[in-house]
Amino acid sequence: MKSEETTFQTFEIIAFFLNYVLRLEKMTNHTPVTLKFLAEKLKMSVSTVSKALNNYPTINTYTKQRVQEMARELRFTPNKSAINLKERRSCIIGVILPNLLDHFFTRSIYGVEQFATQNGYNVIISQSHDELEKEIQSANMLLKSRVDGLIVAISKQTQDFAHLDQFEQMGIPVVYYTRNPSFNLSCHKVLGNTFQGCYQATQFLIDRGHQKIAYLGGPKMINFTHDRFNGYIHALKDNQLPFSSALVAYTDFDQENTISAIRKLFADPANSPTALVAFKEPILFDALKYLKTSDHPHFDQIESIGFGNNAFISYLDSPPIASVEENPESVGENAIKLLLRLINQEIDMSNHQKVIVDCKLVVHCG
Amino acid sequence: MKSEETTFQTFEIIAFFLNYVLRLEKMTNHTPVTLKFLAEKLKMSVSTVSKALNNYPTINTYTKQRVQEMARELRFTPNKSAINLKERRSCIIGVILPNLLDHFFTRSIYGVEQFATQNGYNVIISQSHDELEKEIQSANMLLKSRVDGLIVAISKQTQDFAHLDQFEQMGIPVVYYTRNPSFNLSCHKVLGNTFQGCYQATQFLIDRGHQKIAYLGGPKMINFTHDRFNGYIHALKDNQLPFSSALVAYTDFDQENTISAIRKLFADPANSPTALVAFKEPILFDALKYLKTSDHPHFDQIESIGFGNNAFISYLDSPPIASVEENPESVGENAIKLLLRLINQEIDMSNHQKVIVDCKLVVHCG
DNA sequence: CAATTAATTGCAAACGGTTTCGCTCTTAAT
DNA sequence: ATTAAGAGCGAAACCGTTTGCAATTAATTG
Repeated sequence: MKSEETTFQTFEIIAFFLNYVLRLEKMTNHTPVTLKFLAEKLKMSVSTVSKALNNYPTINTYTKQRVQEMARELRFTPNKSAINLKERRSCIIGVILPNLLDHFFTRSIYGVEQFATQNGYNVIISQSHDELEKEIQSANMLLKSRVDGLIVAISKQTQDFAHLDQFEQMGIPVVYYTRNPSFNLSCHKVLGNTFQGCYQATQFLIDRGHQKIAYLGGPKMINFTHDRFNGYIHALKDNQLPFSSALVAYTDFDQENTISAIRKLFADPANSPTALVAFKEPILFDALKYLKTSDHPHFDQIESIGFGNNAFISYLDSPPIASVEENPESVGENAIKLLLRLINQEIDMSNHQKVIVDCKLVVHCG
Repeated sequence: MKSEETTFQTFEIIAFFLNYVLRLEKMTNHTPVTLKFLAEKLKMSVSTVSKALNNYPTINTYTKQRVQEMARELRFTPNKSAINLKERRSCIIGVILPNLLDHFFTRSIYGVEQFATQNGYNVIISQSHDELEKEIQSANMLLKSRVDGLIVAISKQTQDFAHLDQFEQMGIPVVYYTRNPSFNLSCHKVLGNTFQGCYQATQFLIDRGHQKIAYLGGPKMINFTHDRFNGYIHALKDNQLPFSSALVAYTDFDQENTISAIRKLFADPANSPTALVAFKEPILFDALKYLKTSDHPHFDQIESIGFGNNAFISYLDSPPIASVEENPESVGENAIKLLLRLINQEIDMSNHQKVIVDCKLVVHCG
């Protein structure tokens, strides 16, 4: 009886000290917890420990238990760099986009992030601020980081693609989204159906009785500026409405340029538009603000629609009558899904894909 | 004479073929360009190639030239995983924040990104969407990626910090910014001077003759809600204005709650506030919108100030009279700078630092 | 009891770099 | 002529993990 007790006590004391040592080792974390470290503790080989943690069938169940317990105890975390080196990949997806202050891109990131992390990838976002120089820097940085794939919305300055072509030359798939190389330069792309969005917006205004609908376009460098214009044109045509170049003007994201575009559109008081379709909501807001202050005679009768469906609209006193919702989350989601299939070689890189995401008209007024 | 020409031609032909072979090798990129590959091409040892590329003084200038030229030719890019493994680091900074749709955080990223990339670090951003569960997931993901440092703005649900303490236990420095563990829980932090910001806002309204100034606070879970309240209180006190609990209400980011908070503040028509200081602009916008639709008798005389200085303010018809600019870029910049110093062991991790970034009152009305 | 088979475990190479150390070969100094 | 110094290069270890194969032991079979 007594000896049993003693044995038990001894056991407890040993357990206590073992725990103590373990805790000390946790605290003085100068020796990182590696497989080798675990192996020495357990008096096993590194390979056994590795296999036990990865649940190899050839490893004894009891051994697995011991190893896994110790790993948990010492908070073992496998070194990603080592695994990446071995597996010849980085588990990183690079994203280059113009600006996170633009809610379209911020929302698109949501879709990207979700599916990336679900599949064990990390996402590095890099903003070009619509400058080619920064875009090149970002691209080079991501190339050095050896991303497994790239998702990119090009800057409005980008015309040469050498910095992005590098990736494909190294076998790294690239998916362009939203903003992409114009014309028929072949690449993988995911686009909003900006034609359909603009067509619907114009149709909506026509249905409300408008005859003179102006189109305020964005930077001509951005490819889909023209698609939107085409949507506008086709809607007019399908409704037998005349097209007038006086009703079309272009601007960029600069307020000054928007104002002069609006001045042009409303230059002829006898023939001024009663409705407006705008490339992007911030531009539309600048336009409406200017129109209001410039005391346009029928300002309150002008109905407008922009792309974006910004949450801020509900705070405006004279809000656009509707918005074109571009479903950025869905665009991002489609981009990452396509990229993952390219990475996994489910699709050949040279077999260029094109995915179109429809827009939806959201009506604001009651 | 003739022999010289022949030699020259021969040389050209060789050069041409060499180029051809090199291009072929570039195209069929099945063998990745590694140091070993370069070494074999150049008939040198791997170590010489490595040293030549890293400009070691012990390597002959001519050798360096040859190596660097070949490296450029074959587009050699050192494998980051291999370097990271050797250097025992990842060159990745993790950032956990509630939401990129909040311009404060988006702008703060700008400061972080800039200094991180300048110092050779990549940034992985992870959104918690103000949910503890997601924050824990993000933290674990970043821990697995073995980030070299962490910058975090906690979710409004976070009260337990085990998932973040892990990092420091593994020797990875953590800097809390903006939102941080309340009370005197010791950690590295970079904060906006939210007390001063709120004090100035209140003082500004007092200077404009307001006597009954309401304070619309944010979620009580967010630590600096109280700092702002104190700024408000102190401004009142310093101007010998009475404090009334009827003039204080709290909400979160939910519109419904904001409306009921506003109802409470303006419940007594005889004693309703003439000015309003709000925790954050989106909340203020909700409040103003409700006040306007609820036909408050002196709506147009109510002057208000919120935190944020949102760019959209210029589009509002009845904008706040001023904004508290929180300088998010500067907050982000200070956070990454502190983190880098911790990573470089210029500051001991146990020597907890606190950095305060002042706010600035921006007046909107003419 | 020897021989075969099955169950575990360990060895060692590989991933792609960096870096220490030592070796060879000049060249200058003694 | 001998030695010392120094320039230039290469061998090898190392970072942490995975994995094919060999080695060991135990169990089963003829």
